[in-house]
Amino acid sequence: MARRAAASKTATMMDIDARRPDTPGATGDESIYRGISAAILEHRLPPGTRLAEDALGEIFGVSRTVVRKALFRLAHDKIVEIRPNRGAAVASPTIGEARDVFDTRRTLERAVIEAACETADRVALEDLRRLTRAEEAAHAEGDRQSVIRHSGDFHLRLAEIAGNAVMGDFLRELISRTALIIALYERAGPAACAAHEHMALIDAIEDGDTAAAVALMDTHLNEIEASLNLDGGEPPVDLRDVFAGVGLATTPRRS
Amino acid sequence: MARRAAASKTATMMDIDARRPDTPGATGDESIYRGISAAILEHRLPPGTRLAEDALGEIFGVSRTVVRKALFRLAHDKIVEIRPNRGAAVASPTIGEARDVFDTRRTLERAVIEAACETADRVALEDLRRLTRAEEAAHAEGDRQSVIRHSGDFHLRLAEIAGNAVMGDFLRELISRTALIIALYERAGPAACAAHEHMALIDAIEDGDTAAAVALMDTHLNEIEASLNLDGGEPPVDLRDVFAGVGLATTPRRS
DNA sequence: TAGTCGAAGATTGTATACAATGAAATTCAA
DNA sequence: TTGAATTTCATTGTATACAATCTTCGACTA
Repeated sequence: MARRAAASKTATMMDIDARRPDTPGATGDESIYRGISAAILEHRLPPGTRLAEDALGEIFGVSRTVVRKALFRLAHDKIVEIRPNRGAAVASPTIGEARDVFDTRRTLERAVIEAACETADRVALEDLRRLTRAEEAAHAEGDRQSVIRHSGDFHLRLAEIAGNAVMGDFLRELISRTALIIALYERAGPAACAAHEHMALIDAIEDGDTAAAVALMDTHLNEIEASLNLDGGEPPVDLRDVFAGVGLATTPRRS
Repeated sequence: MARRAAASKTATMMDIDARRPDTPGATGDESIYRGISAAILEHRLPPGTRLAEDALGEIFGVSRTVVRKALFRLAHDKIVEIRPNRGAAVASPTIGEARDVFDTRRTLERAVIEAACETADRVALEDLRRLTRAEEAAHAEGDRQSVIRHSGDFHLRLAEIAGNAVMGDFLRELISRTALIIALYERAGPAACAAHEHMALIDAIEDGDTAAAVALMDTHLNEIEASLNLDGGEPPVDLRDVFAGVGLATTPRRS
């Protein structure tokens, strides 16, 4: 509840926090990649926000070379869109893309759950419960950013338990894209807390009830999708484009 | 049967054919990306082959900037491995990674087949048959590279028919990695022709027999995996590393 | 002779400079 | 005043130069 000062104002890249090195060991483009990624995933940078190379370089204290590298990585992750000669922007997934992402997530997460039911040991289950408790706590405190992060970590940890790194990588990408989709298509009302669904999932895994676990995961993802504004007409993306750069300084600061 | 002149000699990057622009409209790093990608997928560049930036730049007539961009894209596709400060090389997937790739392919292709059974129309089926006939022809001619390409196109077209672009993108990556895995773990004997399995698959889709189609796809992928050398001890990758740079000129040509 | 330390060479990582492209603003005409 | 064309500016794309790192070759020592 602290840092969102100007909610009605158009967001700029200044919402990226370059000074907090999310991962200390990171080198080269890694820190800027993570910085932008986190900013997008935690809804500090809304879809459509332009990401100018010079400005980012100044913020992160590196040259455009490194910025471009990070930007292209993000583009491959589909959370940044790069149009040749026209720069990068936070991606604005369409409704169709959103549906495809959820479909693919259901497909992969079903497989993950099935595997996890066989591979999960006591330590894994305890770790999942720890993550879910953290998610509950964040929800109770109204810390939306932490909720997003912990929820993603839960699903990622599940994939890790399942023991398939390829699925894990794909799922990481899908979870990122889901966060972006939620930012775009979230309904006005406050999102329901999904943590108790995670808890039920853990119980089913512990019981070795694969069918129940799969069903719970399906329901979980369906409810998330159903909570979004995916039926409606044109996507908000066009509106954003239309109103882009209204009260927005092109460069955040001119030294 | 024409171009493989020196089979026993260590492959170098000269096997990349830079002059044939696989896609004429390609611009910037796209052509070099496709060039290297095709060379790897068609087994002209075996796993472990070093990919020096300067040499590639000279071959393709661009600066290292563009080469690096292409290389990092390939690294994200997992068909090139980049170790910091130590350069890029054609990736050498481990046995475990190979298993994960096949598992994930089975998961995704099952979903693709299920969807395709509902969405495939007459045109789509005819297109699939055309691709499979081309695959058969290439197999008959002993053109392994075309077989690989056509087989991949078949699975990709299937994903396209299924209508989920996200799954399609993932599958494209998995198909690429599969080609690399086959290059590494292929048994000595000549691979069986998979084209007739593709034909059976098409028939099942046409009949609307989803269960049969899914089963056929499962069998198909299982047979490919079973035809590989995935049980054994240490992967050939280490051997390659050991013998790397034995009779191999560091730079292909020094003008 | 084998092993280790050190220096030279080669290769990658990053920054900067220039070229090309797209966006915006000003001018001119209707 | 509105519209279009041209000029101007900003931003991206590419090449090159320099710095950092790793590898390799050679000399020296035990």
